[in-house]
Amino acid sequence: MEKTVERLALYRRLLKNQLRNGKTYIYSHQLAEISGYSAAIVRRDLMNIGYYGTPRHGYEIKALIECLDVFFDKPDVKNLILVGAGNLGRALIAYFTKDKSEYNLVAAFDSDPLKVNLKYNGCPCHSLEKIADVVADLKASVGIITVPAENAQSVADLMVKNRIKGILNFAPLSLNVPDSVYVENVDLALMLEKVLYFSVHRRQEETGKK
Amino acid sequence: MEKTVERLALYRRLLKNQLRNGKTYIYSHQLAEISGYSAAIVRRDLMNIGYYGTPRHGYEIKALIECLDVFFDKPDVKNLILVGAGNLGRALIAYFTKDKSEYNLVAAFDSDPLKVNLKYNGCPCHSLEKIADVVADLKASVGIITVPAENAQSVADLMVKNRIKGILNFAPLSLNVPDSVYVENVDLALMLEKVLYFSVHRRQEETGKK
DNA sequence: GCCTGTGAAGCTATTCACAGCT
DNA sequence: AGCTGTGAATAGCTTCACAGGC
Repeated sequence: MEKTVERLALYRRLLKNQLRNGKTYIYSHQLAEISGYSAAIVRRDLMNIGYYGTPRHGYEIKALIECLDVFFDKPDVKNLILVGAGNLGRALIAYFTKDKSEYNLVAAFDSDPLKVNLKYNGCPCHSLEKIADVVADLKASVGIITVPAENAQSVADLMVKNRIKGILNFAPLSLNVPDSVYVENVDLALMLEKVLYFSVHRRQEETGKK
Repeated sequence: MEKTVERLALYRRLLKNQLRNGKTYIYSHQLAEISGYSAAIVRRDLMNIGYYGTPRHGYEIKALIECLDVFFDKPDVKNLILVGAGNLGRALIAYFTKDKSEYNLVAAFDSDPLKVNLKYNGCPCHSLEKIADVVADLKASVGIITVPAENAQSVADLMVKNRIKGILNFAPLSLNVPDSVYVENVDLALMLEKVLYFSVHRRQEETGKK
């Protein structure tokens, strides 16, 4: 189901674009085309969330988006915090607050006193000591970690202690958290290594011992 | 094999740390512990690249690193370029050039004339028109795309035309490139959506209709 | 004819579990 | 006793291929 969730989020974004462009119906093979996946998997994904199209017109875009919104708990608002206002952290603040972003990045934190009390793209930066108060006040439930590896585990511990339920972690190490907290790691160096590797060793070449 | 490659890159990094800390041998369950994977998968991954340990001491760290270096074509140097020196692009330049980075980010490109001819962390920023010359001169083979979605496909086309063989794409769309070019997508908004989702719907809860 | 929904098949990835070594 | 290497089992994901509907 994990992969399915990733794709559904993508479908939703693409469908909103289509709607904006005036389309009202879409076939699985069209959604496949723009998403880069196969038509079969598109159909199965939609089947999994219980949305049904018709052979005549395919899927009704508006209704499907609503269905996806429900799947992603649309009426709920989940507030986000970010810890580590370095280069990457500030870039992410910009990314997640830009124009009509639907994300609620409500606060950033950094240990550097020079950054504290500044605002980045309208997002206030606090001292790390304030995390308990701010998280409780703003009812944040998801955190983004962009601190150096050395500090990441202690930041994660702080987040867990303050009832953060999901973490997007950019620090290059594996965090230790209770099972009830979901962690998604984004290890930029590893992704680059992977590209470097596959830029030479194309996927499943027929030559070679296996 | 794809997942295996990702883990191997991680093992290599972790093993280098261990070596720096004076360790010389490591057991599969120890590498599992620090990497966050299972001992069984660590053993199978190492088996896949043909490195063999001994029941007595486990794996010899130094020799294993060398083996991994060969696997990742160590003697070769692959030069990188980055297109799109916005917030995220500049953060990545900083990330991939910092301290003793083993990556060779040799040039950045941007269409904004104000950025052209600047240097970011020592990395020169060129006008996009120069891409053919610079890529040929510096023999870059992998590119990072951090431009807005609207421009990403044309940047990818340019890269392909200039014999780039691997792309790390941060633009939120699926790029159209020939099969011979490897693309890894990093869609930050989707990763965040995933965390938002799983922060509420924990993975395989026993409740629910299925 | 061209679409959807879906059982069944096919692949890939992971874990189990244990023989064999030291 | 405690480790590795690995066949076999399991789980998870994707594609095939086709019945059924308009």
